[in-house]
Amino acid sequence: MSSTPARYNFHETEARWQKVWDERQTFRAVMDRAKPKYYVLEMFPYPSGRIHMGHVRNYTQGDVIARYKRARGFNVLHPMGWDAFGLPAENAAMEKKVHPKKWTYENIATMKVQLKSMGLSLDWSRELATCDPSYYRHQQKMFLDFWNAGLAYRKEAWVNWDPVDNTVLANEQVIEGKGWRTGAAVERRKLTQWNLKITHFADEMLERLDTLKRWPEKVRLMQANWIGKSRGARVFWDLTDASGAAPSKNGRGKLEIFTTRPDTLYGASFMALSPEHPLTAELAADDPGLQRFVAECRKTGTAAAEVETAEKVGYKLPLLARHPLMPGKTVPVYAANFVLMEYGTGAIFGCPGHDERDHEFATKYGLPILPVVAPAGVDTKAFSVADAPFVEDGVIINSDFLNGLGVEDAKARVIARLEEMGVGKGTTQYRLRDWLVSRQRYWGCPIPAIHCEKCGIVPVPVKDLPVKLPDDVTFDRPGNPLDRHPTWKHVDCPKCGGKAQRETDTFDTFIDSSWYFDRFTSPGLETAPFDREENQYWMPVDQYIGGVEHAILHLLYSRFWTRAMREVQMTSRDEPFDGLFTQGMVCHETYKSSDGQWLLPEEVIRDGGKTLRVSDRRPVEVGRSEKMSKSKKNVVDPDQIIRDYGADTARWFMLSDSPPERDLEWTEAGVTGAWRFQQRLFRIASTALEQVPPAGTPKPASFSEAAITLRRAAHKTIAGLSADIEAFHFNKAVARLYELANSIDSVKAAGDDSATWALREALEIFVRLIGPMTPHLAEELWQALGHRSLLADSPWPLPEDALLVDDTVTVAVQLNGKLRGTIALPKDAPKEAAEKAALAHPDLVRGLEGRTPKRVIVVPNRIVNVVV
RNA sequence: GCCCGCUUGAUGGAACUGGUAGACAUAUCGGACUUAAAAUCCGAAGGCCGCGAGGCCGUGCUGGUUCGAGUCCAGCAGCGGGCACCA
Repeated sequence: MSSTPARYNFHETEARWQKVWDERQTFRAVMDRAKPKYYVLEMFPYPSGRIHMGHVRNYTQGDVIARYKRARGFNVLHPMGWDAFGLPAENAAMEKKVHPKKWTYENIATMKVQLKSMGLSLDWSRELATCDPSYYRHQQKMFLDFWNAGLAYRKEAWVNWDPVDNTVLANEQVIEGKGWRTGAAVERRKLTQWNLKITHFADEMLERLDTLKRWPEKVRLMQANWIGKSRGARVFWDLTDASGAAPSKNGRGKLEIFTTRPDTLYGASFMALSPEHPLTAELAADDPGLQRFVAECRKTGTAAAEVETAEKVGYKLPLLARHPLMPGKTVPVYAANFVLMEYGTGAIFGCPGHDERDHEFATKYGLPILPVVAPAGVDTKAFSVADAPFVEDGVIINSDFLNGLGVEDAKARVIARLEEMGVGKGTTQYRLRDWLVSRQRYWGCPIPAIHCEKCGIVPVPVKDLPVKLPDDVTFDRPGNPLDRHPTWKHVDCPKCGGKAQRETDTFDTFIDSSWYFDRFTSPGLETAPFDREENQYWMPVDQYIGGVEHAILHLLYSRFWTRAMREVQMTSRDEPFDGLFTQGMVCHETYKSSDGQWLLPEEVIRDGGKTLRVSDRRPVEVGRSEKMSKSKKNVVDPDQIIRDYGADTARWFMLSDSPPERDLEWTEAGVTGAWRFQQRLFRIASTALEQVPPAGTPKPASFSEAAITLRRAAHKTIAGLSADIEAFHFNKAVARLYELANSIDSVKAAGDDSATWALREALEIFVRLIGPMTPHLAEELWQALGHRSLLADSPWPLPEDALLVDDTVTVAVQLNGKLRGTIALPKDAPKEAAEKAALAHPDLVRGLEGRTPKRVIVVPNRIVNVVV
């Protein structure tokens, strides 16, 4: 009768094994000092509603590593949680009239079911949500500790303000100068806000980047640029008012500037203050023209396009600055729109000869342009910088004691002189700014502080933690519901007992994600964020995996938080993540109907060479492949894929073809290809199982040629695949498995006992090797092979060294570097033998046309190159 | 503007420290099975020339180093990413 093997029923199989792993708590992690630990972590998701393909890719990669390391004998920690605070929950509250808490927890429930359907080897007993008071109470406590240690402070600063939502926005929430949610032009506002002193660790965080050997070079570079270290000098200039009178009242006497080019001080022709500089503000008090100028500057957005096109404008102040190195010389002082208050001292000296911006400004206001650096070898008298500034290295001119020096030498000399004279000093300046963490938002962790009219700002006593978010809030109006809550913010001052008010701002949600990996080491612990011993055992994270979009924000903040914890003696660790891998995005073609509507992939059908809309059969415009996004509708739902093809297929496809750090193009053809392979594997295994000897059959004394060939293939695959997984070359690992499957499928073992034994061996190896990638199918076949233990609990196979090398090798024969043919030689054949065999190759002889070889190069086991 | 990365068949991509370019997969084409289709199995395939044996060309472009270059060096182009009035 029909011997057609049964089809692999992934629905039933996947559910069954997930249940077994769950019931046996296979992936539960327990501290065990006898075993080496391995902490695998993927960036935890924001519970937006449903998982997307980016999650599937991320968690599949992490799961391969986790399952592989487990099989290699490591005690693996692989936890999952929820980055549960954030704006979308409040938006949902406003739009759908659902409470943020309800919305968030419902999303978590949905997404947890989805993640479970992927068959991930997660320890769910450690699950956490950052919006849970049992989590954020520790965060509040740590904040108080940091505050005590001087790492948290309140500061008045210029911030981005969304006038419609009435909240501060982070820089990354300002797109093209507009609030990302409201589209309203962002204003600059001066507000007193909470900051964390990340700049305290700027230098250390920069230096330690070099030691993060298992981080992508790209990410380290981005962080280095973000921290932005520059060497330079601070220079103090005496100010006089226009009458030339002596330095005046109110600290107007001195102006401190920062420059990276102190070597060009002799080329100074003006000074420029930020419109937000305190001195500007002071002078504006009785100068309506200056007030108008400052207000005008504030209106200009910070978006790149605006900044580029914005003209440089200045407002001349009634001040002169005395050159610190040139007695008697004074230069005019301006307020100028291109000077940033946040960098350096908020004031600069202008050297139009050697700076693009200064040049533009000086040209506009008719200020002198004096060259002080000339290109080497140019006639200095004829050298001019009228049209464009000269910004490269050269020789110093017109600069007294600096003349003739190179730029770097001149910098050192002038700094030494400034320091001698007490009018300046060499300094290091960082681009990095302190982390502004206040948000005028409800769905976040409350900042544990109290404002008292008498005592000022007072920390919430530790015994009163956590400061819980109230549930009874309304979202009928924009703004922060905490601020207008009838009772929540009214409290007694913990110091004087008088009437006081709670801080109604909440923390930036990036704080929540700055230490969750530490919390995973001690879930549920009430008395502290984590148990020291457990934490010391499990941390640091050995392998962290996530999107490159967090290269700066989350990864920088986490490095800071770890150092802040070290500062308050909670740990002795410097770095949280030993290894980092940044995976690429999942992309899909985009589709647009003839009337300009974006279409979902399932609304589109291919018919011959044409792409048509399913509903009306009208042609569809196919756009380039982009990151899957709801707005362009080029999304595929993981649930649907898992339902139609199974989790193993989805996982397999995610790992195939594209290197994991690169973008992956999601295609229907790719998925069906992956699906067909699962079916084929099941068929190959089922057929092979009919002819293999039972488990435990003794190894034959000798092997046939076919058996040896198969054994070699299997054992080489073990070695190669292990290396591929360690190196995150999953696409290559997949290719190797295809090759082994082809070898198994094509072997003729019938009637050859050594070959059937080798077939069982190869099959066992194969099933063990696909375990990390397609765990359900692997577990199913493992049982079919007659095992009673779980594959998930079985060790990784070890290759037999003797089978990793061939005894004959194919050596290429070249004539003048061009391939003429190949010869088969015993491995490690002597050079003379190789040369002799090559020279006898008919194609080479014909190519020689009777010429005598000038030289013969023999690369053992690889190539013989004959040169004439 | 500054910094970084990438560029290999129709397509995704392989190629260890310079040593047989195109593994593996997808799509395509041909064949088998089938009444037919799907599924499956077998086979072909970088380009050009040739009936054929075979030859020539070929890893974005132009040069260089080398017995030998996808790989190293110099210059250029295209694509992508990060930062950006940071003094």
